[in-house]
This record gives sequence, structure tokens and C-alpha cells, in this order.
Amino acid sequence: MRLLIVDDHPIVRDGLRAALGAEPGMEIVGEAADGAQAVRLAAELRPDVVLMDLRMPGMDGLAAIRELSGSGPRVLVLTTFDTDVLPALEAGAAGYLLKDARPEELARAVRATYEGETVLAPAVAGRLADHVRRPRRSELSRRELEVLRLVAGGATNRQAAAELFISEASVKTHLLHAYAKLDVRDRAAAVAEAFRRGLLGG
Amino acid sequence: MRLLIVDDHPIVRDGLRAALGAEPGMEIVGEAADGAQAVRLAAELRPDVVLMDLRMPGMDGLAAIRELSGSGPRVLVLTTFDTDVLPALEAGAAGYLLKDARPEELARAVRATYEGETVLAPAVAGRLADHVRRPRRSELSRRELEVLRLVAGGATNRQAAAELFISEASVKTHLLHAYAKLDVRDRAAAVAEAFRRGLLGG
DNA sequence: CCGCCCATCCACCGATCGGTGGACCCGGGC
DNA sequence: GCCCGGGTCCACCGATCGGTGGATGGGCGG
Repeated sequence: MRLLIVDDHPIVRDGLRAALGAEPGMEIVGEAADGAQAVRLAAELRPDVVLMDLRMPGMDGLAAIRELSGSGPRVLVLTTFDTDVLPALEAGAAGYLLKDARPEELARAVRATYEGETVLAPAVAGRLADHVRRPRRSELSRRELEVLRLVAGGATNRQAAAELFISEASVKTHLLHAYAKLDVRDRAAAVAEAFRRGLLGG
Repeated sequence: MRLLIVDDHPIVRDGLRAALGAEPGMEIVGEAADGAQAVRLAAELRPDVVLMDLRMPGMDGLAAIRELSGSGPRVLVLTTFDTDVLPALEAGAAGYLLKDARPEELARAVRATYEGETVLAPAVAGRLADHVRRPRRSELSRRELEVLRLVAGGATNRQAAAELFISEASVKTHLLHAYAKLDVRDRAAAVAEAFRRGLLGG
């Protein structure tokens, strides 16, 4: 089994090499520090499995996965964040692991990926299930957007409540609903996502 | 003294009318519910002082102040937020009061505005002074922007620290510095401001 | 008429965040 | 040489936030 490691941190690459290099039947054929390099090396080295970080300077992991999708290698995502499962799977990832995984788990996951299994970190499985369960009525209501606008303008929940003549409890409810619809878990990410979707003068 | 009241909430307008209508020498000549209406009414009614809310649907207070600036009336801002002093003054506001002001203060402030004084709520005076004192080296450092990018992506301080291989303390420091440079006080507003400035794929 | 969504409100908890007031090291400019 | 800014780190606090698990009422569509 030929393995390509992609991560912008040399230390992480070293760690992965140490954890996986000695595994029987596994050969680490190359390393890349960003998405563009990953795509190039994958074409050249023809790995069976790519172990890919998502957040990297330059071309990020998602873009790289999209480039690779269809062509040869199966891509196992290995990241710090439990928030990017859906985009990763949509882009064509074969699995999604978190960096707090123990080395044995990691080795097992790489093998499973090679054999065509879909590996999901337990912590993200729930997130995925949620998405399937709820068909995601993702448009923000008028109120939700109003609250988010105020929050983007620096308002605390209390200030937003004062501005809208409602209670803090209602502001919190609106925000929680907005988080669910935007698929984020805090106000900062909600503001970012709203900008990306053009809801806040993006 | 002819007074124009601008606020999107009828209740607030009623309150202001009640608080100021009986003041000797003051006459409330009109009310507007948004910026556009305010500009129209100001041209028609020729008030001496405009009492203006900032955050309103449609044309907001800032835009209205810009339209009015130079021409006749002096605009006293009356808002819930202590964060918009600078843009308001830049737009041409004659003063800046907060909605928690007591009615007597408000009446006094309107008079003072009419007489050419600059009225500033005590809470915002400090903010203004800060700005004058610090010539505002406002470009974000590479590190500050990296942290903010992660935060916009939904990272907690802990997660951002893990991703960057630094401590949470450093993440907090970078964020505090970023807040100062962007002139905001929390991550949500920082993300919004960064988008507006085009620092985050705006 | 029964759901469903929206909007409003409540209490409670633990986790996170913002802010203060430091500290150290490094590199560049005056 | 000295100062300044960037980057890293620490401890501590109070405030805020996120999340849970409700409840109520209005309105709209099947």
C-alpha cells in the first residue's frame, strides 16, 4: 500500500511517518506541504491512500480533494476540526479522522480506507447523522438575520435584545436557530458564513 | 427650536415626544422611521436639531447624516450602541448620546446641541480619546490574520492554538491585538469587520 | 383540524471568552 | 545602544455565550 502524507507542518509529517512508517505493508512514498503539491505528487507517485490535512496555506485540502476525486487515490482527511466533515465528504473524501486519534487507530483507519471502508471519527458521526436526519431548511428567518446583523456589528446578546425590544432569551434562541441553519456553532463562524452566503453585504 | 425625531420604533418616538415635547422652547416638528424619510422631512421641515437613531432598516442613520451634513440641521445621534461613535462623527454628527440617558440629560443635550456644543455620552468619550491617542497602526500582522481566519472558520481559541502549534494564551493575545486594530470588542464583530475590509475573502 | 414554523420567553449549567497586567526573546530602525 | 513591534507565554477574574429542555401563541398550508 502506497501512502502520501499531506500537512503543512513538518513536525506533523514526521509524527505520521513515525507512526505509520513501520507498519507492515505500508510504504510512505511522499510528503506534501499544501494542496497544489499534493495534487502534483499524487499524479507522479500514484499512491493508494492520501492522508490529507484540510487547513493549509495556499491551496487547501478541500480543493486538493476535489482535484484528486475520481482519479486513483482514496483520500483520508486528518484534521483538528470536527466541523468540516460535510464539505470534505462532498469534495470526495473517503474518510474523516481527527488529529487526537491514537497511532493504532490511525494505522487501522488507513488500512480500512485502503480496503474501501469509510472511516469516520466517532465525534463527527453524530454531526453527519444530524444532517441526514434534518433536510436542513437553511434559509434564515427575518428575525434570525436581524439578530445576526446586530451581532456582526458588535452587539452582545443583551444589546441586540435592547435594540429589538425582545428578551435576551429570544435573542439566544434566534442565534441558536441561525447556527443550526448555517451549520456552525458560534457567532463568529455564523457571521463568516453569512458573509460567504451574501446575507450580510458580502 | 425645531426638532425632528428619527427612530424606526414608534414606541421610542412616543417616548421622545413625551420626554421633549413639553420642554419650553422646543417644538417637535416631525418624525421619521428611517434615513430616507429623515432626509426628505429635514428638507421640508427645516428643523434646527435632528435626533437620530443609527441602526434602522432601509437607509440607516449614518447614511442620513452624510446626506444632511453641511445643510442646515445639527444631528444628535441617539443609539443603543457605544461602538459607532467614530463613523458617526466622521459622517458629521454633532453629538452622540446613548439610549440609557435620563430624560433631563436628553433635554439638556438637545439644547446644548442647538447652541453649537458637542455632546458626548461619558461612556463613549473614552473610546474617542483612545483613538486620538493611538495613531492606529491598523494593519493586522500575519499571525493575527491567521488566528482570525481560523476563528471565522469556527475554531475556538483552543482549536486555533492546536492548529498553529502555539498556546491558547498566544491566541488570545493575537485576537486582542486584532480587536484593537479593527476597533471591535469581540470575535464576531472582528470577523465582520475583516470581511468588510476584504481581509477574509470579502 | 393538525402540523409546522416562527417568534417569544424561562431557568440552569458549564465552557468559553474578554481583559488585565504582566513576562521574555528577537529583529529592525533611529 | 535603545526602543519598538511582533510573537510567544502566564495567571486570574468576571462576564458572556452555547446548549438543554422546556413553554406559549400566532399563522399558514395540507
